Amino acid sequence: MTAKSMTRAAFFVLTALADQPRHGYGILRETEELSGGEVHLRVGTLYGVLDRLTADGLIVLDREEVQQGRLRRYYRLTDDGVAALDAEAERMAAGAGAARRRIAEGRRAAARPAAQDPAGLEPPTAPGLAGGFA
Amino acid sequence: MTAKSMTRAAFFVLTALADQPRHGYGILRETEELSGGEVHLRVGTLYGVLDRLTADGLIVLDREEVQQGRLRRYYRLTDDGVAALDAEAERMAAGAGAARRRIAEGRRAAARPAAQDPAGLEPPTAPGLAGGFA
DNA sequence: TCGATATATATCGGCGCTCGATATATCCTG
DNA sequence: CAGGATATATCGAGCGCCGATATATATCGA
Repeated sequence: MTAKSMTRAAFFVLTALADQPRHGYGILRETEELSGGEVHLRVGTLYGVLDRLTADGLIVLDREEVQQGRLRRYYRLTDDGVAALDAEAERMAAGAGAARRRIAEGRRAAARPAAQDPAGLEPPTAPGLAGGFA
Repeated sequence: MTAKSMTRAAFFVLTALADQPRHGYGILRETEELSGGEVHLRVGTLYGVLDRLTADGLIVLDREEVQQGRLRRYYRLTDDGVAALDAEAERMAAGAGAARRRIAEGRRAAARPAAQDPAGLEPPTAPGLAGGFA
């Protein structure tokens, strides 16, 4: 829809991998912790995402370790992955900004109908000016 | 996944309606224009989203007009819709910020001369500082 | 005047993605 | 020794988005 924007799950996985390589289960925990429990990636979602991101060249298998009898498969971002995540972050920030500006616009419009706004209730909140989503 | 976050299409529709009531086709054009052509909501997506948002109480039918023989069905945000959009904007801004901070962290780590710290499993967990996604 | 394009609504099948359940295996704690 | 955390992986169900399709009017250029 947005030309080429990733799914939310993919975004969270890339974000979890942005600072250092991690293995699947580690991505799950990191995402949860990082978001204060807000975001909870499901196991059933993770591995499909990992495969897709690998196929798309946004992540690569970094190494495999065996810790205490358990296999750990570490992934890391590729340069394309970093670029994709960065681009997505920009789209999100732009979208959030656009939404907020328009909400403020709507509030101003709703306050307008009556004569003049009684000072003190709704601060002008500054003009939206430029910038759509992008 | 994120407790309760809306789909992208829903977000764009709510954003298009945030400043004033619009009709379906108007939402399509507004979204496209507002984003500089980046976002292109599809007709096949729109009406389903409109129905879902109405069912969820985030938008309501504002009025119906007949302009030059063509029916126009205008929708507007409810208070819940404004709140939901605002909350989503905050999640997006927070997510974008988190992603960017982590990318910067990864760059710093990569630039650091390999002092190699095999350490083991739990990376210092370090500062993290403020803010995850929320 | 005819065809293409824009406006404006709506539906439907296909498909991709997420979820929940399920499976397997090891280690730690009570 | 049972239960939970760690760690991987798969699969069916269901939902949401896309593209195609349908219907109807107005406008503009050939």
